[in-house]
Amino acid sequence: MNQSGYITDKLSKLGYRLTPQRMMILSVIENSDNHISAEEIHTQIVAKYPNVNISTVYRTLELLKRLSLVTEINLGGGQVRYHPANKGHHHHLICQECGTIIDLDESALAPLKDTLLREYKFIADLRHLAIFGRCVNCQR
Amino acid sequence: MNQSGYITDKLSKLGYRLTPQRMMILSVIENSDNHISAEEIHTQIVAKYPNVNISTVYRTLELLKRLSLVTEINLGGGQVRYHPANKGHHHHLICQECGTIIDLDESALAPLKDTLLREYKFIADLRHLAIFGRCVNCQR
DNA sequence: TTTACTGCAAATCTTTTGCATCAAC
DNA sequence: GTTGATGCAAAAGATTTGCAGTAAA
Repeated sequence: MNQSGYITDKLSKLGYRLTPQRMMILSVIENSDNHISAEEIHTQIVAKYPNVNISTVYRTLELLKRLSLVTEINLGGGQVRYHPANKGHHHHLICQECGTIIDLDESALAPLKDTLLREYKFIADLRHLAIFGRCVNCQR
Repeated sequence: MNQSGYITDKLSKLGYRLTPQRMMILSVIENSDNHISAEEIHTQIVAKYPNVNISTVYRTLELLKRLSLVTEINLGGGQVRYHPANKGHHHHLICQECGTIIDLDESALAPLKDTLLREYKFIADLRHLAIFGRCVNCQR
């Protein structure tokens, strides 16, 4: 879970090839604290290995997505972002005015989850909820 | 062309020009039941008036967005979608298994909204929330 | 008359794809 | 040796922008 372990193992066991490019991509994703975009992954890798192509990043992300090893989220801003599926839950408050992203504690959503289960018998998957609105600074 | 919509009035009062293109765009948006994309708006208009350009649609949508007259939502699929901000609130519980969409009463979200305001000073825009999960029938 | 708005074309930006080559297994 | 993975370049799809002409107020 810390190093390029979990996802790498999974890929290997499923018979996918462990190329250097893939391992670098996995390493960047797994060591990233926030959701990260394909471009950001690529930039980090290119700093050390300039000839890794961004299409390889996209292809690897698509593979990981298909295997449910990463989660995809759209936080606005024209880019899709990725996150290891086995890492902790991330909730975000996104300011529609200035783009600030505020991390939201999971406890804030617990009551909602309970309500949905109780009143709608619906098991909500609240792992990557993005709530849009307006932050303190952007309220006139 | 009939121009007695809420958004039209608002634009007019704010001093923006009511061009035929704008009115057609507004008409399509206001008469749409679902969230609609820029391309869909354009397609509908072009059927009658072939020389309306899609960049005009985008520019109008940006204006309406800036004035909080339409809400933007990303439902995946590479396109951003739009919806009149003053139309009824849309909350949905979407089952990831069978695709069932359950309408969610607004009251279920009120406590969350309060919490966000109180603890994060964040004014949440919960008009078009989509919560993914698993419905009654798909729980085993 | 004034200048905000439009159409057009070209530019951007993100993501995907075809294809020949290469390397993990 | 197979064949899946990569690099490259080009394509695709959505959205934005520069500019000159047009029309709403």
